Amino acid sequence: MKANVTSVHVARLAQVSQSAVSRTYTPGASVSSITRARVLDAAKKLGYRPNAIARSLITRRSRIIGVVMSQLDNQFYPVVLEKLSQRLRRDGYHVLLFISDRHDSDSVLAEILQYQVDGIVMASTVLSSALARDCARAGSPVVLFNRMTRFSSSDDHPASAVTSDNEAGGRMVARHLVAGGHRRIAYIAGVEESSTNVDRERGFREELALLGKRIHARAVGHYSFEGAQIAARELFSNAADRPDAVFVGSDHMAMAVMDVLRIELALTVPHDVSVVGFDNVPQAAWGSYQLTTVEQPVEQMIETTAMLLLEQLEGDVKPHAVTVPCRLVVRASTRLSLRVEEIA
Amino acid sequence: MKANVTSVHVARLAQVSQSAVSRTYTPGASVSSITRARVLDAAKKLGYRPNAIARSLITRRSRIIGVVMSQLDNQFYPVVLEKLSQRLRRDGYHVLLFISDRHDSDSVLAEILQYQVDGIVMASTVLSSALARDCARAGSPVVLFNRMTRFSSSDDHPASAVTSDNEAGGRMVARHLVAGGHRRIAYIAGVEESSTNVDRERGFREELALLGKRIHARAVGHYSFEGAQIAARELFSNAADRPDAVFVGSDHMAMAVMDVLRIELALTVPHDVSVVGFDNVPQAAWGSYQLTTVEQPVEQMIETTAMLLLEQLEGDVKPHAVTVPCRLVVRASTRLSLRVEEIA
DNA sequence: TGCTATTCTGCATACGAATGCAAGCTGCGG
DNA sequence: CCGCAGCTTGCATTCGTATGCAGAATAGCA
Repeated sequence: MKANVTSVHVARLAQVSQSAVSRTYTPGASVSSITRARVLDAAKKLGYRPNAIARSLITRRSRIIGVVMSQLDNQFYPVVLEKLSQRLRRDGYHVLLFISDRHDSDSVLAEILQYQVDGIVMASTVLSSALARDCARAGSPVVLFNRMTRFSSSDDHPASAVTSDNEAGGRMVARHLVAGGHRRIAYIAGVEESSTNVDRERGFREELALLGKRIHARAVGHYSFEGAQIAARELFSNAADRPDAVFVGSDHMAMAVMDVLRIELALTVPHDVSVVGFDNVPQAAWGSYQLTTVEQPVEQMIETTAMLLLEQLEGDVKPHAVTVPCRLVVRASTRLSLRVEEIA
Repeated sequence: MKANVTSVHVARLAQVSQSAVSRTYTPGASVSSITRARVLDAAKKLGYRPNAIARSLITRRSRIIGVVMSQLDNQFYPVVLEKLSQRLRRDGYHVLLFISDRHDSDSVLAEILQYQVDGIVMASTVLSSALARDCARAGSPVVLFNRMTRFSSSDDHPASAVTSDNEAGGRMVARHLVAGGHRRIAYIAGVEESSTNVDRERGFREELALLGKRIHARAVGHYSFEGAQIAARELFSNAADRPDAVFVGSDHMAMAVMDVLRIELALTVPHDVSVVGFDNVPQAAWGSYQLTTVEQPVEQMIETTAMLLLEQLEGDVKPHAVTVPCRLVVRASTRLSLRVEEIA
C-alpha cells in the first residue's frame, strides 16, 4: 500500500520545519515566499495533501455540514441537495449526507453529532422536531429547510428555519381557483402535522373563506406518490359529487393525482378538473403535466440557508426564522374561467 | 457556547482512566462490566459522544465514503444515492457527497482526498476517468458505479466497476423493436464517449444487424432533458422520413422525447412512434409515460458496490469489474406488432 | 553602519481517542 | 497457602496538523 505522506515528510524534504509546511497551507500565516515555494515544491514531489481530519481535530472545525433528508424520490429534494452542496462548497464546506426516515432519526442524531459537523441542515418536512432540538442543544447550529419548528413561539429559538411563505402560497391558489370559477374545490394534504402542510392549508382555507367558499372535500396523501393516488381515488370515486378542482400539497403528489384522474378515471385536466401543486419541481413544467403550481424559490432559500448557517458559524448570532416569498406559476392544468356550460 | 465534553471528562467523573472510557466504546475491548457501567453512566450525565474525528486520526479510518455524482436531475441518481447511503450505513459508513461537473472535477479530487475517505464511489457517467485513476493511485479504493473505465483492458485495474449489462440491454431493445414490426428505428445517444452509451449503442446496433436492420437515424442528447428535446426535434422534423421507433439512451431523456413527440409534434405514442428508454426510473412507470425500458437492477448494483468497497477496505483484494444482468420492462410506449395499415 | 521594527522560523505543545505494555487483580488448582 | 493464568486497568505514546512563544533573520531608517 502507500504510507501516507504527512507534513513532516514534506518538511524534511524541503529542509524546513513542520510548522513551515503548515503555515504554507494556512491562508494569512507568516511564511516567506521562498519557504513557501520550497514547501510547495516538495509537496508536489511527494504528492502531499493536508489531512483534513487532523486539521479538524485541532482547529475544532470540520468544515462539514450534516444534511439530513428523507424523501429523495420527491424531485424537490435532489435539486435542493445539489444546489446546497454547490453553495456550501463555495465557502469551503462539504456535505455529509444522512438519509433518514421517522424510524431511525434518533440514531441519525447520534451519528451526525459524532462527526463533529460544524452545522446541520434538516431538509425534510417529515423529520421530528425533537431531532432538531437535540442537535441544537448539542451545540451545532441547525437550519431547518422547508420546515418550521413546532415550538417556534417559545422565546429561545433552538434552530433557524428557512421556508417559503406557504400560507401566502395557499392563498394564491385559493384566489386562482375561485377566479377560475371552480365550485367544488378539494384539498389533498401532505403529512398532516408538517408545518408546510399546516401553513399551506391554513392559507388556502382562510382565503377561500374570505371569498365565501370552503374546502369541498379533503384527503391526505402524506407527501407520497402512492398516498396521493389513494387520496385521489377516494376524492373522485363518487362521480355525482366530484370536485372540479383540487389543490395538492406538493407537485410530487399532484402528478400522481393527474395520472389517476386521466388514466384511471378518464377525466380531462383542466376541463373536468383543475389541478394545482406546490413546489414547482422541474417536472411540473414537463409537457405531460404542465402543472399550475406555487413556486418555492429554491435558489433564494438555499442562499438564505447558507447565510444563516455561516453567520452562526462565524459569530454568536442568534438563530432566527426567515420566510421568502413564493409565486404562482400558471400552466395548463387549471382552467382560467367558467366552463361554457356553466355560463349558460 | 458549550465546551465539548471529552473522554477525559467522562473518565474523571467515572473515576477511571481515559483508556477505560475508550475501551467502553470499542467493541471487543477488555473492560469489566462494572467499569463499563460507570463509564456509560457518567457519559450519559455529561452528554458525551465519542469524537469520530479524533478516532479517525488514530485508527486511520474515517468510516466515510466519498460519493461523487453529477446529474441529480436524472431521477436514477437520487434513488441510487438514497439506497447507497442506507446500505453503507448498515456497515457503519457515511457518505460525504460531492456534486461535480466536468469543469471542477479536479478540485473535487483534491477535496475528497483531503478528507481521508476510506473509499470512493463515482456514480456518474460523465466524470473523467482520470479522476478515478488519480483517486485509486492515492490509495483509496474506488468503485465506479454505472460506469466503466476506458482503460479497463490494461492489466492493472485501477478501480472496480459495477455496471449492468448495457450491451445486452441494447440487444433486448433491438429485438423488441424489430419484433414489433418497426421499420425506421432511430437512436438517441447519451454522452457519446460514456461507457454506458457506447455499450448500449453497440449492443443495439449489432443486434439490429443480426436481424438485418440498421439504425435509421441518430442524434445525441447528452443525457440531458434539453439535449433530448433538441435531438427529438432534429430526428422527427422531416415528416416524410420520420422514424417509427426510437431507442433513447436513458429514461430521463426518453420522457423528454415523448413530450416533444406528443405535445409539439402531435404524434401518438406508440401508434405513430414507439419509444424505449433505459434505467427504469420510478417515473417511467407513471401513467403519463408508461415507458418501455431496460431496467437496471439498482438494488443489486448497490449491493455489489458495497461488497466491492468493503472487501477492498478489509483485505487486500484486487479491484475488479462486475456486470449484473438487466431486464426489459415492456409498457405501453411500444407497440407489439405491425400496424393495421402495414398488414394490409 | 548601527539600532529598532518587522517578518520569519522552529520548538514544543495541544487537539481527543486508541492501544501496546506492564502492573494489578482475581480466581483456580494443587 | 502458594503459584500461575487470565482479566482489567492505567500509563504513556501516537495519529497529523495548528499555533503561542521566543529567538533569528531581515528590512528600514537615519
